[in-house]
Amino acid sequence: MAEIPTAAISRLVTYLRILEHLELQDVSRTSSNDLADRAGVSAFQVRKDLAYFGRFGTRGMGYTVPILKRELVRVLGLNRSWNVVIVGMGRLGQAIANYPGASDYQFQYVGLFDVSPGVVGQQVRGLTVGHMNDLTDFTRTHAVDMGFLAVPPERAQDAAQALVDAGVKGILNFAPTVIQPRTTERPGLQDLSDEWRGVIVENVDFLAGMKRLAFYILNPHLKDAPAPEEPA
Amino acid sequence: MAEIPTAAISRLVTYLRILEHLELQDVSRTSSNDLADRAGVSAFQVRKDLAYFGRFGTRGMGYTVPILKRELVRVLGLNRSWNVVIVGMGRLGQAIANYPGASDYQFQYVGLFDVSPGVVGQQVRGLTVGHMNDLTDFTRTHAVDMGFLAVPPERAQDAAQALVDAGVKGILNFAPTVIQPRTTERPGLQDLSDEWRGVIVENVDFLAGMKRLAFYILNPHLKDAPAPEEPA
DNA sequence: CTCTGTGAAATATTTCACAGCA
DNA sequence: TGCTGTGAAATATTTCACAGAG
Repeated sequence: MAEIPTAAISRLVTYLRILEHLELQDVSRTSSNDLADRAGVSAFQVRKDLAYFGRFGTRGMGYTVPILKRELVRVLGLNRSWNVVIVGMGRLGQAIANYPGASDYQFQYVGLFDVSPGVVGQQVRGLTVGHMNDLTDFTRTHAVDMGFLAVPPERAQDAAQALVDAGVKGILNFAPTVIQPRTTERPGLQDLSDEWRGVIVENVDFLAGMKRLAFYILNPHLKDAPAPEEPA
Repeated sequence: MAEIPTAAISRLVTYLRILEHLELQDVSRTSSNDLADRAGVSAFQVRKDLAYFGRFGTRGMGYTVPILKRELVRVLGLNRSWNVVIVGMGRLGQAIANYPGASDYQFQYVGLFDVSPGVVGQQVRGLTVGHMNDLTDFTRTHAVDMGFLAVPPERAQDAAQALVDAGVKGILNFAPTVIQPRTTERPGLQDLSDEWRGVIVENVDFLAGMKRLAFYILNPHLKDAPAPEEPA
Protein backbone atom coordinates (compact mmCIF):
# COMPACT_ATOMS: atom_id res chain seq x y z
CA MET A 1 0.00 0.00 0.00
CA ALA A 2 2.74 2.43 0.88
CA GLU A 3 4.00 3.33 -2.53
CA ILE A 4 5.86 6.24 -0.96
CA PRO A 5 7.80 5.24 2.14
CA THR A 6 6.74 6.95 5.35
CA ALA A 7 10.39 7.69 6.06
CA ALA A 8 10.56 9.62 2.80
CA ILE A 9 7.97 12.08 4.12
CA SER A 10 10.02 12.69 7.26
CA ARG A 11 13.02 13.36 5.07
CA LEU A 12 11.10 15.80 2.88
CA VAL A 13 10.33 17.80 6.01
CA THR A 14 14.04 17.86 6.76
CA TYR A 15 14.93 18.98 3.23
CA LEU A 16 12.40 21.77 3.50
CA ARG A 17 13.95 22.97 6.75
CA ILE A 18 17.36 22.99 5.10
CA LEU A 19 16.03 24.95 2.15
CA GLU A 20 14.54 27.55 4.51
CA HIS A 21 17.92 27.82 6.16
CA LEU A 22 19.70 28.23 2.83
CA GLU A 23 17.22 30.85 1.71
CA LEU A 24 17.79 32.86 4.87
CA GLN A 25 21.49 32.83 4.03
CA ASP A 26 20.77 33.94 0.46
CA VAL A 27 22.06 30.72 -1.03
CA SER A 28 20.21 30.34 -4.31
CA ARG A 29 21.40 26.97 -5.56
CA THR A 30 21.97 23.56 -4.02
CA SER A 31 22.41 19.94 -5.09
CA SER A 32 21.43 16.47 -4.02
CA ASN A 33 24.91 16.10 -2.54
CA ASP A 34 24.67 19.29 -0.51
CA LEU A 35 21.19 18.46 0.76
CA ALA A 36 22.28 14.92 1.54
CA ASP A 37 25.22 16.13 3.58
CA ARG A 38 23.11 18.56 5.55
CA ALA A 39 20.32 16.05 6.10
CA GLY A 40 22.61 13.17 7.00
CA VAL A 41 21.36 10.86 4.27
CA SER A 42 22.75 9.71 0.93
CA ALA A 43 22.45 11.77 -2.23
CA PHE A 44 20.73 8.78 -3.86
CA GLN A 45 18.12 9.02 -1.20
CA VAL A 46 17.53 12.73 -1.75
CA ARG A 47 17.05 12.28 -5.47
CA LYS A 48 14.78 9.27 -5.04
CA ASP A 49 12.67 11.04 -2.40
CA LEU A 50 12.20 14.05 -4.67
CA ALA A 51 11.51 11.85 -7.68
CA TYR A 52 8.42 10.44 -5.96
CA PHE A 53 6.81 13.84 -6.43
CA GLY A 54 8.25 15.31 -9.59
CA ARG A 55 11.31 16.65 -11.34
CA PHE A 56 12.48 19.75 -9.57
CA GLY A 57 16.12 20.11 -10.63
CA THR A 58 18.18 20.80 -13.67
CA ARG A 59 20.66 18.18 -14.86
CA GLY A 60 24.20 19.39 -14.54
CA MET A 61 23.05 22.32 -12.41
CA GLY A 62 21.27 21.14 -9.32
CA TYR A 63 18.27 22.73 -7.64
CA THR A 64 17.19 26.33 -7.32
CA VAL A 65 16.52 26.90 -3.62
CA PRO A 66 13.30 28.95 -3.84
CA ILE A 67 11.82 26.67 -6.47
CA LEU A 68 12.53 23.44 -4.64
CA LYS A 69 11.31 25.00 -1.41
CA ARG A 70 8.07 26.11 -3.03
CA GLU A 71 7.53 22.64 -4.47
CA LEU A 72 8.13 20.90 -1.15
CA VAL A 73 5.77 23.31 0.57
CA ARG A 74 3.14 22.37 -1.98
CA VAL A 75 3.83 18.63 -1.74
CA LEU A 76 3.60 18.68 2.05
CA GLY A 77 0.36 20.64 2.00
CA LEU A 78 1.82 23.66 3.78
CA ASN A 79 0.50 26.18 1.26
CA ARG A 80 -2.86 26.29 2.95
CA SER A 81 -3.89 27.15 6.46
CA TRP A 82 -4.55 24.58 9.18
CA ASN A 83 -6.78 25.29 12.13
CA VAL A 84 -5.57 23.52 15.23
CA VAL A 85 -6.99 22.95 18.69
CA ILE A 86 -4.83 21.84 21.58
CA VAL A 87 -6.38 19.54 24.16
CA GLY A 88 -4.47 19.53 27.42
CA MET A 89 -3.01 22.85 28.49
CA GLY A 90 -0.66 21.74 31.23
CA ARG A 91 3.00 22.64 31.01
CA LEU A 92 3.45 20.60 27.82
CA GLY A 93 0.39 22.03 26.10
CA GLN A 94 1.49 25.55 26.98
CA ALA A 95 5.01 24.89 25.71
CA ILE A 96 3.51 23.64 22.43
CA ALA A 97 1.18 26.63 22.11
CA ASN A 98 4.07 29.03 22.60
CA TYR A 99 6.67 27.17 20.58
CA PRO A 100 7.89 29.36 17.72
CA GLY A 101 7.66 28.01 14.20
CA ALA A 102 4.15 26.60 14.15
CA SER A 103 2.78 29.75 12.57
CA ASP A 104 5.39 29.76 9.79
CA TYR A 105 3.09 27.75 7.60
CA GLN A 106 -0.27 29.03 8.70
CA PHE A 107 -0.83 26.53 11.44
CA GLN A 108 -3.21 28.54 13.57
CA TYR A 109 -4.21 27.71 17.10
CA VAL A 110 -7.91 28.49 17.19
CA GLY A 111 -8.91 26.76 20.42
CA LEU A 112 -7.28 25.52 23.62
CA PHE A 113 -9.00 23.09 25.99
CA ASP A 114 -8.46 21.45 29.35
CA VAL A 115 -10.53 20.06 32.21
CA SER A 116 -8.59 21.42 35.15
CA PRO A 117 -10.22 24.39 36.93
CA GLY A 118 -6.74 25.79 37.49
CA VAL A 119 -6.18 26.12 33.76
CA VAL A 120 -9.63 26.67 32.22
CA GLY A 121 -10.20 30.40 31.83
CA GLN A 122 -6.53 31.31 31.65
CA GLN A 123 -5.19 33.27 28.72
CA VAL A 124 -2.57 31.55 26.57
CA ARG A 125 -1.30 33.13 23.39
CA GLY A 126 -4.24 35.45 23.29
CA LEU A 127 -6.79 32.64 23.62
CA THR A 128 -8.90 31.76 26.62
CA VAL A 129 -8.58 28.10 27.59
CA GLY A 130 -11.98 26.48 27.35
CA HIS A 131 -13.40 23.41 29.06
CA MET A 132 -13.31 20.11 27.19
CA ASN A 133 -17.09 19.94 27.42
CA ASP A 134 -17.28 22.97 25.16
CA LEU A 135 -15.18 21.39 22.42
CA THR A 136 -18.11 20.06 20.40
CA ASP A 137 -19.93 23.39 20.59
CA PHE A 138 -16.75 25.11 19.55
CA THR A 139 -16.36 23.01 16.42
CA ARG A 140 -19.89 23.89 15.36
CA THR A 141 -18.76 27.46 14.83
CA HIS A 142 -15.10 26.95 13.92
CA ALA A 143 -13.57 24.76 11.22
CA VAL A 144 -10.96 22.63 12.94
CA ASP A 145 -8.54 20.53 10.92
CA MET A 146 -6.36 18.89 13.53
CA GLY A 147 -6.04 18.40 17.25
CA PHE A 148 -2.91 18.23 19.36
CA LEU A 149 -3.26 15.89 22.28
CA ALA A 150 -1.22 16.85 25.36
CA VAL A 151 -3.22 15.19 28.12
CA PRO A 152 -2.05 12.49 30.55
CA PRO A 153 -1.99 9.04 28.94
CA GLU A 154 -5.01 7.75 30.88
CA ARG A 155 -7.14 10.48 29.35
CA ALA A 156 -5.72 10.29 25.86
CA GLN A 157 -8.16 7.84 24.26
CA ASP A 158 -11.24 9.70 25.51
CA ALA A 159 -9.80 13.03 24.44
CA ALA A 160 -8.94 11.57 21.04
CA GLN A 161 -12.51 10.32 20.72
CA ALA A 162 -13.77 13.79 21.54
CA LEU A 163 -11.56 15.24 18.83
CA VAL A 164 -12.84 12.72 16.30
CA ASP A 165 -16.43 13.38 17.34
CA ALA A 166 -15.65 17.05 16.79
CA GLY A 167 -14.66 16.20 13.24
CA VAL A 168 -10.89 16.65 13.18
CA LYS A 169 -9.06 14.80 10.44
CA GLY A 170 -5.76 14.38 12.23
CA ILE A 171 -4.38 14.02 15.73
CA LEU A 172 -0.86 14.79 16.85
CA ASN A 173 -0.53 12.65 19.95
CA PHE A 174 2.02 13.68 22.56
CA ALA A 175 0.79 11.21 25.17
CA PRO A 176 2.82 8.05 25.76
CA THR A 177 0.05 5.70 24.74
CA VAL A 178 -1.32 4.13 21.58
CA ILE A 179 -4.47 5.82 20.30
CA GLN A 180 -6.82 3.09 19.09
CA PRO A 181 -8.31 4.18 15.77
CA ARG A 182 -11.75 3.05 16.80
CA THR A 183 -14.47 3.81 19.25
CA THR A 184 -13.92 1.68 22.35
CA GLU A 185 -16.13 0.85 25.28
CA ARG A 186 -19.09 2.99 24.42
CA PRO A 187 -21.99 1.30 26.18
CA GLY A 188 -24.98 0.51 24.03
CA LEU A 189 -23.32 1.23 20.73
CA GLN A 190 -21.78 -1.57 18.74
CA ASP A 191 -19.38 0.05 16.39
CA LEU A 192 -19.12 3.69 15.57
CA SER A 193 -15.64 3.31 14.17
CA ASP A 194 -16.71 4.83 10.89
CA GLU A 195 -16.10 8.13 12.63
CA TRP A 196 -12.44 7.18 12.68
CA ARG A 197 -12.23 6.36 9.00
CA GLY A 198 -9.56 8.51 7.44
CA VAL A 199 -8.42 10.05 10.72
CA ILE A 200 -4.63 10.24 10.83
CA VAL A 201 -2.70 9.85 14.07
CA GLU A 202 0.91 10.93 14.35
CA ASN A 203 2.88 10.43 17.53
CA VAL A 204 5.48 12.65 19.17
CA ASP A 205 6.61 10.69 22.20
CA PHE A 206 9.42 12.07 24.26
CA LEU A 207 9.52 9.23 26.80
CA ALA A 208 9.82 6.72 23.98
CA GLY A 209 12.66 8.74 22.47
CA MET A 210 14.44 8.67 25.81
CA LYS A 211 14.14 4.90 26.02
CA ARG A 212 15.29 4.36 22.45
CA LEU A 213 18.27 6.54 23.27
CA ALA A 214 19.12 4.39 26.30
CA PHE A 215 18.93 1.26 24.16
CA TYR A 216 21.17 2.62 21.42
CA ILE A 217 23.74 3.96 23.86
CA LEU A 218 24.08 0.40 25.14
CA ASN A 219 23.91 -1.10 21.63
CA PRO A 220 25.54 1.48 19.35
CA HIS A 221 26.30 -1.07 16.63
CA LEU A 222 22.55 -1.51 16.06
CA LYS A 223 22.09 2.15 15.20
CA ASP A 224 21.57 2.87 11.50
CA ALA A 225 25.00 3.48 10.07
CA PRO A 226 25.72 6.97 8.73
CA ALA A 227 24.68 7.43 5.13
CA PRO A 228 27.12 6.08 2.55
CA GLU A 229 28.99 8.70 0.58
CA GLU A 230 28.27 9.21 -3.07
CA PRO A 231 31.34 7.96 -4.95
CA ALA A 232 33.64 10.81 -5.91
CA MET B 1 24.31 -3.23 9.46
CA ALA B 2 20.95 -3.00 11.14
CA GLU B 3 20.31 -6.62 11.94
CA ILE B 4 17.52 -5.49 14.25
CA PRO B 5 15.22 -2.95 12.61
CA THR B 6 15.10 0.45 14.26
CA ALA B 7 11.33 0.29 14.09
CA ALA B 8 11.43 -2.88 16.19
CA ILE B 9 13.00 -0.92 19.05
CA SER B 10 10.23 1.65 18.94
CA ARG B 11 7.71 -1.16 19.08
CA LEU B 12 9.43 -2.78 22.05
CA VAL B 13 9.00 0.48 23.93
CA THR B 14 5.31 0.35 23.09
CA TYR B 15 5.00 -3.27 24.24
CA LEU B 16 6.67 -2.35 27.51
CA ARG B 17 4.18 0.46 28.07
CA ILE B 18 1.32 -1.94 27.44
CA LEU B 19 2.78 -4.44 29.89
CA GLU B 20 3.04 -1.74 32.56
CA HIS B 21 -0.58 -0.92 31.93
CA LEU B 22 -1.62 -4.57 32.19
CA GLU B 23 0.37 -5.01 35.38
CA LEU B 24 -1.37 -2.02 36.96
CA GLN B 25 -4.65 -3.72 36.17
CA ASP B 26 -3.45 -6.99 37.69
CA VAL B 27 -3.57 -8.82 34.38
CA SER B 28 -1.01 -11.58 34.68
CA ARG B 29 -1.05 -13.15 31.24
CA THR B 30 -1.12 -11.87 27.68
CA SER B 31 -0.46 -13.11 24.16
CA SER B 32 1.07 -11.90 20.92
CA ASN B 33 -2.47 -11.32 19.67
CA ASP B 34 -3.45 -9.20 22.65
CA LEU B 35 -0.25 -7.17 22.53
CA ALA B 36 -0.61 -6.74 18.78
CA ASP B 37 -4.13 -5.44 19.13
CA ARG B 38 -3.15 -2.97 21.82
CA ALA B 39 -0.04 -1.83 19.97
CA GLY B 40 -1.72 -1.56 16.59
CA VAL B 41 0.62 -3.97 14.85
CA SER B 42 0.33 -7.58 13.67
CA ALA B 43 0.82 -10.54 15.99
CA PHE B 44 3.51 -11.78 13.60
CA GLN B 45 5.33 -8.56 14.22
CA VAL B 46 5.13 -8.87 17.99
CA ARG B 47 6.53 -12.39 17.94
CA LYS B 48 9.28 -11.50 15.51
CA ASP B 49 10.26 -8.40 17.50
CA LEU B 50 10.51 -10.40 20.70
CA ALA B 51 12.36 -13.23 18.95
CA TYR B 52 15.22 -10.84 18.14
CA PHE B 53 16.05 -10.85 21.84
CA GLY B 54 15.03 -14.23 23.18
CA ARG B 55 12.22 -16.62 23.93
CA PHE B 56 9.99 -15.10 26.54
CA GLY B 57 6.72 -16.98 26.15
CA THR B 58 5.28 -20.41 26.61
CA ARG B 59 3.82 -22.22 23.61
CA GLY B 60 0.13 -22.71 23.92
CA MET B 61 0.04 -20.32 26.88
CA GLY B 62 1.29 -16.91 25.90
CA TYR B 63 3.38 -14.52 27.97
CA THR B 64 3.48 -13.87 31.71
CA VAL B 65 3.13 -10.12 32.11
CA PRO B 66 5.74 -9.51 34.85
CA ILE B 67 8.28 -11.78 33.18
CA LEU B 68 7.96 -10.24 29.74
CA LYS B 69 8.01 -6.79 31.28
CA ARG B 70 11.19 -7.57 33.20
CA GLU B 71 12.84 -8.93 30.07
CA LEU B 72 11.94 -5.88 27.99
CA VAL B 73 13.22 -3.60 30.73
CA ARG B 74 16.50 -5.48 30.59
CA VAL B 75 16.68 -5.50 26.79
CA LEU B 76 16.04 -1.76 26.59
CA GLY B 77 18.65 -0.99 29.22
CA LEU B 78 16.15 0.44 31.69
CA ASN B 79 17.38 -1.62 34.62
CA ARG B 80 20.16 0.82 35.35
CA SER B 81 20.13 4.49 36.16
CA TRP B 82 20.74 7.22 33.61
CA ASN B 83 22.03 10.63 34.57
CA VAL B 84 20.62 13.33 32.35
CA VAL B 85 21.30 17.00 31.83
CA ILE B 86 18.88 19.27 30.05
CA VAL B 87 20.31 22.09 27.96
CA GLY B 88 17.80 24.82 27.27
CA MET B 89 15.38 25.58 30.09
CA GLY B 90 12.80 27.66 28.27
CA ARG B 91 9.17 26.60 28.33
CA LEU B 92 9.93 23.35 26.51
CA GLY B 93 12.88 22.44 28.72
CA GLN B 94 10.81 23.10 31.81
CA ALA B 95 7.93 21.02 30.50
CA ILE B 96 10.37 18.16 29.88
CA ALA B 97 11.94 18.48 33.33
CA ASN B 98 8.53 18.32 34.96
CA TYR B 99 6.98 15.70 32.73
CA PRO B 100 5.95 12.67 34.80
CA GLY B 101 7.26 9.28 33.81
CA ALA B 102 10.93 10.03 33.23
CA SER B 103 11.84 8.91 36.71
CA ASP B 104 10.00 5.60 36.37
CA TYR B 105 13.13 3.96 35.09
CA GLN B 106 15.75 5.85 37.01
CA PHE B 107 16.26 8.59 34.49
CA GLN B 108 17.58 11.26 36.83
CA TYR B 109 17.91 14.91 35.96
CA VAL B 110 21.20 15.89 37.54
CA GLY B 111 21.83 19.22 35.85
CA LEU B 112 19.86 21.92 34.02
CA PHE B 113 21.53 24.57 31.87
CA ASP B 114 20.66 27.67 29.89
CA VAL B 115 22.31 30.89 28.80
CA SER B 116 19.50 33.34 29.43
CA PRO B 117 19.92 35.51 32.56
CA GLY B 118 16.19 35.26 33.07
CA VAL B 119 16.41 31.53 33.58
CA VAL B 120 19.88 30.84 35.01
CA GLY B 121 19.65 30.70 38.77
CA GLN B 122 15.99 29.68 38.85
CA GLN B 123 14.90 26.56 40.68
CA VAL B 124 13.32 23.80 38.59
CA ARG B 125 12.45 20.45 40.08
CA GLY B 126 14.73 21.12 43.00
CA LEU B 127 17.73 21.97 40.83
CA THR B 128 19.24 25.38 40.22
CA VAL B 129 19.58 26.14 36.52
CA GLY B 130 23.25 26.68 35.73
CA HIS B 131 24.92 28.60 32.93
CA MET B 132 26.05 26.67 29.85
CA ASN B 133 29.61 27.81 30.52
CA ASP B 134 29.57 25.72 33.68
CA LEU B 135 28.57 22.52 31.89
CA THR B 136 32.12 21.22 31.42
CA ASP B 137 33.01 21.92 35.04
CA PHE B 138 29.82 20.19 36.07
CA THR B 139 30.65 17.01 34.21
CA ARG B 140 34.02 16.84 35.94
CA THR B 141 32.22 16.14 39.18
CA HIS B 142 29.10 14.37 37.92
CA ALA B 143 28.78 11.35 35.66
CA VAL B 144 26.42 12.35 32.86
CA ASP B 145 25.07 9.76 30.44
CA MET B 146 22.83 11.76 28.16
CA GLY B 147 21.81 15.27 27.32
CA PHE B 148 18.41 16.57 26.28
CA LEU B 149 18.65 19.45 23.85
CA ALA B 150 15.80 21.97 24.10
CA VAL B 151 17.45 25.10 22.73
CA PRO B 152 16.46 27.12 19.65
CA PRO B 153 17.57 25.46 16.43
CA GLU B 154 20.29 28.02 15.68
CA ARG B 155 22.02 27.11 18.93
CA ALA B 156 21.50 23.37 18.72
CA GLN B 157 24.72 22.34 16.99
CA ASP B 158 26.92 24.32 19.40
CA ALA B 159 25.03 23.04 22.40
CA ALA B 160 25.32 19.49 21.06
CA GLN B 161 29.05 19.99 20.66
CA ALA B 162 29.24 21.18 24.26
CA LEU B 163 27.42 18.05 25.38
CA VAL B 164 29.79 15.83 23.42
CA ASP B 165 32.80 17.71 24.79
CA ALA B 166 31.32 17.07 28.20
CA GLY B 167 31.38 13.36 27.44
CA VAL B 168 27.73 12.44 27.03
CA LYS B 169 27.04 9.28 25.03
CA GLY B 170 23.63 10.24 23.73
CA ILE B 171 21.62 13.31 22.80
CA LEU B 172 17.86 13.58 22.67
CA ASN B 173 17.36 16.45 20.27
CA PHE B 174 14.13 18.42 20.51
CA ALA B 175 15.28 21.19 18.19
CA PRO B 176 13.97 21.21 14.62
CA THR B 177 17.38 20.82 13.05
CA VAL B 178 19.75 18.04 12.07
CA ILE B 179 22.61 17.57 14.52
CA GLN B 180 25.75 16.88 12.48
CA PRO B 181 27.62 14.05 14.14
CA ARG B 182 30.92 15.84 13.73
CA THR B 183 32.79 18.89 14.89
CA THR B 184 32.05 21.69 12.44
CA GLU B 185 33.70 25.02 11.86
CA ARG B 186 36.20 24.89 14.65
CA PRO B 187 38.94 27.23 13.51
CA GLY B 188 42.46 25.83 13.55
CA LEU B 189 41.45 22.25 14.15
CA GLN B 190 41.08 19.88 11.25
CA ASP B 191 38.93 17.09 12.50
CA LEU B 192 38.02 16.37 16.06
CA SER B 193 35.11 14.19 15.05
CA ASP B 194 36.51 11.30 17.04
CA GLU B 195 34.77 12.95 19.98
CA TRP B 196 31.55 12.11 18.21
CA ARG B 197 32.35 8.45 17.66
CA GLY B 198 29.67 6.35 19.28
CA VAL B 199 27.49 9.31 20.26
CA ILE B 200 23.85 8.52 19.58
CA VAL B 201 21.39 11.20 18.52
CA GLU B 202 17.65 10.64 18.72
CA ASN B 203 15.20 13.26 17.54
CA VAL B 204 11.84 14.28 18.97
CA ASP B 205 10.56 16.91 16.60
CA PHE B 206 7.11 18.28 17.15
CA LEU B 207 7.12 20.66 14.16
CA ALA B 208 8.07 17.79 11.87
CA GLY B 209 5.24 15.71 13.32
CA MET B 210 2.84 18.53 12.61
CA LYS B 211 3.95 18.73 8.99
CA ARG B 212 3.79 14.97 8.47
CA LEU B 213 0.28 15.10 9.86
CA ALA B 214 -0.69 17.80 7.35
CA PHE B 215 0.71 15.69 4.52
CA TYR B 216 -1.13 12.54 5.55
CA ILE B 217 -4.40 14.33 6.09
CA LEU B 218 -4.19 15.40 2.46
CA ASN B 219 -2.89 12.00 1.31
CA PRO B 220 -4.50 9.45 3.61
CA HIS B 221 -4.02 6.59 1.17
CA LEU B 222 -0.25 6.91 1.63
CA LYS B 223 -0.47 6.27 5.35
CA ASP B 224 0.68 2.81 6.46
CA ALA B 225 -2.37 0.62 6.40
CA PRO B 226 -3.60 -0.77 9.73
CA ALA B 227 -1.90 -4.01 10.68
CA PRO B 228 -3.30 -7.13 9.02
CA GLU B 229 -5.25 -9.42 11.29
CA GLU B 230 -3.90 -12.78 12.23
CA PRO B 231 -6.04 -15.39 10.43
CA ALA B 232 -8.69 -16.87 12.71
C1' DC C 1 -5.76 -27.97 20.64
C1' DT C 2 -3.40 -23.46 21.56
C1' DC C 3 -0.16 -20.13 20.85
C1' DT C 4 4.94 -19.31 20.47
C1' DG C 5 9.20 -19.26 17.78
C1' DT C 6 11.29 -19.19 13.30
C1' DG C 7 12.94 -20.27 8.45
C1' DA C 8 11.24 -19.04 4.07
C1' DA C 9 8.51 -16.13 0.91
C1' DA C 10 6.77 -11.81 -0.13
C1' DT C 11 7.18 -6.81 0.12
C1' DA C 12 9.19 -2.60 0.80
C1' DT C 13 13.00 0.37 0.81
C1' DT C 14 17.48 1.74 -0.23
C1' DT C 15 21.42 1.67 -3.05
C1' DC C 16 23.41 1.73 -7.28
C1' DA C 17 24.78 2.56 -12.11
C1' DC C 18 24.08 4.95 -15.81
C1' DA C 19 21.24 7.28 -19.42
C1' DG C 20 20.07 11.90 -20.56
C1' DC C 21 19.96 16.74 -20.57
C1' DA C 22 22.05 21.36 -19.68
C1' DT D 1 31.64 17.81 -18.06
C1' DG D 2 28.32 17.82 -14.11
C1' DC D 3 24.48 16.54 -11.79
C1' DT D 4 19.64 14.97 -12.09
C1' DG D 5 16.21 11.35 -12.77
C1' DT D 6 15.22 6.50 -12.82
C1' DG D 7 15.01 1.39 -13.87
C1' DA D 8 17.34 -2.47 -11.93
C1' DA D 9 19.94 -4.79 -8.22
C1' DA D 10 20.77 -5.29 -3.53
C1' DT D 11 19.12 -5.07 1.20
C1' DA D 12 16.08 -4.78 4.80
C1' DT D 13 11.77 -5.59 6.81
C1' DT D 14 7.46 -7.64 7.18
C1' DT D 15 4.39 -11.32 6.44
C1' DC D 16 3.45 -15.89 6.39
C1' DA D 17 3.06 -20.89 7.26
C1' DC D 18 4.01 -24.27 10.01
C1' DA D 19 6.91 -27.05 13.23
C1' DG D 20 7.05 -27.75 18.08
C1' DA D 21 6.19 -27.33 23.05
C1' DG D 22 2.85 -27.43 26.69
